[in-house]
Amino acid sequence: MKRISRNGICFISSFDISHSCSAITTRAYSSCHTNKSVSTNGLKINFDNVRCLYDAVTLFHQMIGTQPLPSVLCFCQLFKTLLTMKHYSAVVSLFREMQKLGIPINYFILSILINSYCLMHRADFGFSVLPIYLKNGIPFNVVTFNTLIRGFFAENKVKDAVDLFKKLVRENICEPNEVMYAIVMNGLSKRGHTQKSFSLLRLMEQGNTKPDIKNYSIVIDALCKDGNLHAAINLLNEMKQKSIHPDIVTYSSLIDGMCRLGQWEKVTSLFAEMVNHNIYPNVRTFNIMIDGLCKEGKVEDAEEVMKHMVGKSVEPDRVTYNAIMDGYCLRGQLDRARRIFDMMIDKCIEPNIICYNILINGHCKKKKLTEAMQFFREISQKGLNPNIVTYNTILQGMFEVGRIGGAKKIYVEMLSAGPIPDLYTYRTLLNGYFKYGLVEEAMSLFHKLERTREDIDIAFYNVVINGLCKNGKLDEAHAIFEKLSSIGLLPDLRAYTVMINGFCLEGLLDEAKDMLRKMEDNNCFPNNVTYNVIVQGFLRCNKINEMINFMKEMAGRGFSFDATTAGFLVNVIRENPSVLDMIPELHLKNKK
DNA sequence: TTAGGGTTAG
Repeated sequence: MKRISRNGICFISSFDISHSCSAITTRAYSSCHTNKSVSTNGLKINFDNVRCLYDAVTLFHQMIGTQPLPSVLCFCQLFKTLLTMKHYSAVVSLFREMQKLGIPINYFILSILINSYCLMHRADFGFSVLPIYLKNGIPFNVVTFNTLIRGFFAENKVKDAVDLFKKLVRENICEPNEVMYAIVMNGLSKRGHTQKSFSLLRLMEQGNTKPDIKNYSIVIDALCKDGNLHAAINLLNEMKQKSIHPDIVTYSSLIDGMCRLGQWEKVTSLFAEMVNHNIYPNVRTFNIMIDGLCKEGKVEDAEEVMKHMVGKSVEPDRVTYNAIMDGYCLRGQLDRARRIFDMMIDKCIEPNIICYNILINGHCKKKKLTEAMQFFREISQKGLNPNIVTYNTILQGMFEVGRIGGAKKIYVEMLSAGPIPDLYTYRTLLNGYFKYGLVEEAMSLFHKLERTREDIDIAFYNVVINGLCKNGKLDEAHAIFEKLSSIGLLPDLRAYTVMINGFCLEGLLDEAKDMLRKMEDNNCFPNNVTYNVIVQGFLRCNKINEMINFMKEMAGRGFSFDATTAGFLVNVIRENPSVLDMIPELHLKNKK
């Protein structure tokens, strides 16, 4: 959070952006824009011929060498071309050259400059473009701020994004349009703040800028992702009443929500409704269904859907094949997955990094590290780069089979040449170190990260607390647990469960029970895992009566023993068969 | 001309 403040908020508050935003008047465009080609002072420019960075830079130099200079619109077209080609740093350097030479610029070029910085994940640099507007007397445009807000979200600087939005509204710097609302709502929704996004929609309904189909669809999608299908359908009906008709995207979000809940009948009826309104599913709609089926293990059904879409002249794409491959991997059918892989290549669809990650993960889960590593090496041979997910998957796989040395080697390789480690990486490393008793290594990494990273979340601390508990360092674990609230993190269900398990492992059952009550007092309610952890604690200490009492409490809350607890119970019964008589329900089952 | 919604991997 500290870093966010440095780059964003302080900057926002220290810089006066009250230079108000004005509407851009439409003007006649020169041939430079409309035909993508222009002839100026003997220099014939055709932007369609600009195919690579070299072409663009060469053209730029030709342009600045022409007297008089080509119009600013030609420079706009060139910058747009660079942006489309994703040459963001080139946009920055050519802009600097223009500034040095005193070539006139306009709002469009500045927008592209800001967007380039944002797409390079440097929204702070994008922000520092604002004074250039002032210096050149160019009024701010709503697009300027929309781009910046989106940039902050892209870097997960939610507070900066929202603060900027609020400042614009509060100080009347810029009247937010539907797009601005959509950017803020989407940014919030994608980061778990569905309710805030929903509130903004309600705010729009009461204000001047009425929500459009995109604003509604964003909230509907967020509700569906949260599993709140009921609220999503209510909102769908609301928008229909306002004559805002759902489109393919709205329907696809709803279908996704239904698939996630396994409500296949509803999927079928919504599908029919869509087609009834002459809205036909596209490849993304089919992919959503295919993915939903695969995640439920219904890969054969997914393949049927794929055949169906082909019959409807909708061609499966890379996402389709990847989803089906993952479906087979999840079921451990690696051969099938590799078939699908070959089929994809036969169809001239080049595998991407996600495809390799799916295969690597599938093989790692089956402990087939040799094959996983073959795919890993194939990535670079295919001219692709392993990403953070690739490395994390391999790391996890290495630790899973106990190849600590291999895991460390991969980590070093990643640090020297690969992507920047994320919290997943560190969680995997710490889990691995703790699993193999390398407590000192784990703690030294933990302390280093605590000092250097500002994005450490509760899940990260849970790994450390769990690791310490499992390695007999209950006091250290408990100290960290107690420290959580002082660093602004609330213990979640997992944190409590991990701590309860720590107490149980040491036979401190009273402390475990106290913690259980404490979590409920804090409105964090135990789940099946929490109860099973406690029952295992009782069984470990042969506290059968207490275990039976707890069992009743569990049953009352609709929870039951998991496989691990059942295993424990069988062992206890083996050693002391009389226990069986104390558990009538179980006795009946075991009579078989 | 620049900014907004739905699909695949840890």
